[in-house]
Amino acid sequence: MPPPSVTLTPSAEPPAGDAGGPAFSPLYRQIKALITRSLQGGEWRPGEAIPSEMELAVRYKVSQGTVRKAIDELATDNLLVRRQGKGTYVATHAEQHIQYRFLRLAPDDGEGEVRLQRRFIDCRRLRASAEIARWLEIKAGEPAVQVRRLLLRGDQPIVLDDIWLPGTLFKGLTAERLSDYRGPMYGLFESEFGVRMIRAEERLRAVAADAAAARWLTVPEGAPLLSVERISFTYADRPVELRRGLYHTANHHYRNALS
Amino acid sequence: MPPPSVTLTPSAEPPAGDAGGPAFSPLYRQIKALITRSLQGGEWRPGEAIPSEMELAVRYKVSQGTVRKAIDELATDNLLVRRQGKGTYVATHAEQHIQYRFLRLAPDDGEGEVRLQRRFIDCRRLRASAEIARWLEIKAGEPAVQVRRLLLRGDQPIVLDDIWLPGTLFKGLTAERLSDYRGPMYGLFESEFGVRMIRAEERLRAVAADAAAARWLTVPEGAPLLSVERISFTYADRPVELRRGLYHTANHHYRNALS
DNA sequence: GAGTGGTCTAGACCACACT
DNA sequence: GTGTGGTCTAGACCACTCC
Repeated sequence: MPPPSVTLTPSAEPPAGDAGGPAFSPLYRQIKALITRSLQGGEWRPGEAIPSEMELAVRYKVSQGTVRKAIDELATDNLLVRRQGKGTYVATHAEQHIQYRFLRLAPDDGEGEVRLQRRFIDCRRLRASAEIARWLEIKAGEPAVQVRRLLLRGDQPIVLDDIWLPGTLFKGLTAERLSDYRGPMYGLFESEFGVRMIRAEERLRAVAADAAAARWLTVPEGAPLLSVERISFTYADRPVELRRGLYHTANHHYRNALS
Repeated sequence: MPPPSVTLTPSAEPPAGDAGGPAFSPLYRQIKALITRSLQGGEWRPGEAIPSEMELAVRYKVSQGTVRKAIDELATDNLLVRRQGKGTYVATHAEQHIQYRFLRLAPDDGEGEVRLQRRFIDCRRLRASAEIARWLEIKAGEPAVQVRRLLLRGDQPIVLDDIWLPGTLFKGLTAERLSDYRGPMYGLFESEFGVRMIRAEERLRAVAADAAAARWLTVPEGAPLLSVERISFTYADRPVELRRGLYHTANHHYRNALS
């Protein structure tokens, strides 16, 4: 048979004095990279179906099995969603019945479910401090957006979030658009600003409530709160959100699975 | 070709009035279950190699590809470890250069690394309270073992752990054996008691230090501490450990990846 | 060189969704 | 029925480890 058009090549030229990184990348990883590039470039939009495995196999001149393995990994990474009998779809934060994919909060009773109300406190444009800029990998002094909001269960405030975003990516973001949007905030980011959150890293610690946090969360000053710092990434591991949440964990907890 | 000896059958007889669980399980999942059963039964011990894919294919009378997919999932579940050119090995908590596979603590500076000393405070046998028994799925009043220990970085205490184990599984467990063992505690459980920890669930919250915790962790009473409740499971989702850790998070944090 | 896991292919058939 | 993803097979070759 004819050789595939995508030949097995070193994935990247290792710099001289390289410590021994992977020298080759298998075909299916190169296909994966090509599909990822199309996702990043917007060739297929969130919620849409991508071409069938057979079509992609023809397009990339490889076998269906190789495309399959590439898609397998992308599905594992939560970039694609497979639906048997229908097709493979671009994952989306909207339309997803799981309201908050990244929120690990759960009530102490009940199973996993939380129904939370949002209340936006503030949305302002400012210049990134040195620390914010470092996390977002922008320059200090560049424009940024800060959002402050509460999550409530009934009328009990549970989470106070402070969110920082690069101003250049979120130009038209206002408190009104945040309030008006139905669905998770990451769905808004995706559909209105073309920024798709892929993965995130969180750092948790226990802190004492300061005066402002105590007021918003209606707890005594000094009460223990769970601090959750999150940095979210879009394609190519580019950081696009810094978030600091203070969780009131008297009747809720942060759940995590280890394996 | 001859039909495979493991035929495609309903994975389990759905009870009458079943809500529509999966009716079939593919061949590779049945192979996976067979391999898991051998692991559980001790046919291959932690750290040992299992038979090659070809040998297993012959044994189960399926193709190598089907065995391969079963092993793929078991490797993803961290039950097996593949080593190219050598073989497939039973995962183990001992001999693993990652000292604490389940400990998500990291120093605020530096990258991921923590080098912690252990100090065992107490190891006593008692009868399970109703709550402990509920988590361990044993009967209240049945024998249990409680271990209390500190984790220190240098001479700074960071974590105070209280651990409860079913007494029937951990008969000869003493403070001496805990102190003498080199390597992670789960390695001891595995080699000395034949109990392999497969996965765990954690619940995190912020709490105020009580008098005892404050003393052990050398923090003021009422200081915020990160409470980490863990329930660990062995094969067949059987709970075999309940653990409550109090983390002093002034200079450390609990890290978590979301995707 | 022999043995192991890793990749790639090609083709057959099954399960599922839509029409 | 048609088209999609899901499973299974068989065989070839590659990359790595150890002898």
